[in-house]
Amino acid sequence: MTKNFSTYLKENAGITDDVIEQLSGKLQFREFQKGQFVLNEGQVCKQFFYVEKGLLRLYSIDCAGKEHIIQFASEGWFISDRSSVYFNKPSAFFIDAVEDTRVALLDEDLICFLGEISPQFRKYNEHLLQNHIRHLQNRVNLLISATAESRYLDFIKLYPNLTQRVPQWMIASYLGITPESLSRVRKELVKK
Amino acid sequence: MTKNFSTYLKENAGITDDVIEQLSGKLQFREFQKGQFVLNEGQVCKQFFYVEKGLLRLYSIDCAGKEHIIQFASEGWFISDRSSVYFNKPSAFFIDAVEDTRVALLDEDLICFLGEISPQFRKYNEHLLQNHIRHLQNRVNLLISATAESRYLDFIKLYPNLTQRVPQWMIASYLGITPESLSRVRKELVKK
DNA sequence: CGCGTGATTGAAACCCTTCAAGTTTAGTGG
DNA sequence: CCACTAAACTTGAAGGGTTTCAATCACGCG
Repeated sequence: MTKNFSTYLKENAGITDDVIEQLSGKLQFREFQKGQFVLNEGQVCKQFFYVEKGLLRLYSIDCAGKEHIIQFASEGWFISDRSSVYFNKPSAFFIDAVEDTRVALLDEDLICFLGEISPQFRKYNEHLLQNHIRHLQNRVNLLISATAESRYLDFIKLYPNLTQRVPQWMIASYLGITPESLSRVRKELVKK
Repeated sequence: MTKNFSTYLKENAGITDDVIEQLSGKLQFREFQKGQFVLNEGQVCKQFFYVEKGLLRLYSIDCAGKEHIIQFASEGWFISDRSSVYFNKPSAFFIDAVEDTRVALLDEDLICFLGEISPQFRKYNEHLLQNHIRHLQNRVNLLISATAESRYLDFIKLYPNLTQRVPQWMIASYLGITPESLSRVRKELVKK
């Protein structure tokens, strides 16, 4: 349930020990309690957050006051509002803690620095970007082509662990339906 | 209605003349007639396509045989299945020509080459990636939070020129609704 | 002119939402 | 350990928005 950032970089991005060494002094960590805000709408997002332990969510709130979840991030995942960071614009989204969470903070300076001293990191960063696009494009495709039921089946297949940890109404919010609808979708599924 | 690739690179990406010079020999062009396929499902996509003239679309076909449009690209836009290119995997999508179209072809070798000889190009490529993510994330947000009507209003605001050139049933497909529904949405809008 | 494609309209069916009520669950304090 | 409370989940009924299917209309092109 805990994934240390340094070992994550070693195992997944092939980052060498001497780079980890140089990183260790510059890396900052923070803890967020359940419900605490990590990013507020209107704020310019300055960092990426690597989740070592816990669970964060990125979401918007519409004019009727309803939340719509764009992304979850549990252990071993990054979360941020990329557009806000890259274009230095106020974010239209919120990030808060679904559980008590510990994150590693990565600001642009640090990412640039790592990119300069480590080609592996540069490559891995590119990999994360491409993966992000693949994921978003697939999600758009499902939202315009698939029923609520098949989107839900896709979700529990992709994120079996999240299905256990995230309250059902948040999954509904991620799928773009109401909690009541998801409850009925699930009821239909157990029938089969 | 025509945007030459070289002048585009100069004006938008700040690419210098000597880079354009080196590029000119390696650049390839192709023309597609209206309805002709640029990429077929199951095929590994090897290139990016810069549209100099005309209009392309990226779309999926579901199990019921219905098309769902992920992206349009008219003059001055790039289109491709990034995931297929980057991960070297068969594409789940189609690309075809909505109008007679002329494109510049960019394969990975060429992009690498340009990145090596031009920091401006590298920067611009990064810019395109980040923009792609911003756009997709915004689209996901609209699909899970907004009504068909407001998604349509967003579309005609973002792409006023496409609204004229693209048949209405394709806009419906992009919005994730049926042509009949879009017709009724538009009927309601003129009332107001 | 006749044909095919795209757009519109109507009626019925369907899915999803809304609102309201009731049930279950988890957490807290006595 | 039980009682209480709040939050989450379920269920029902009514309503709204979308889809489906079919028919009609409008337009451009051979």
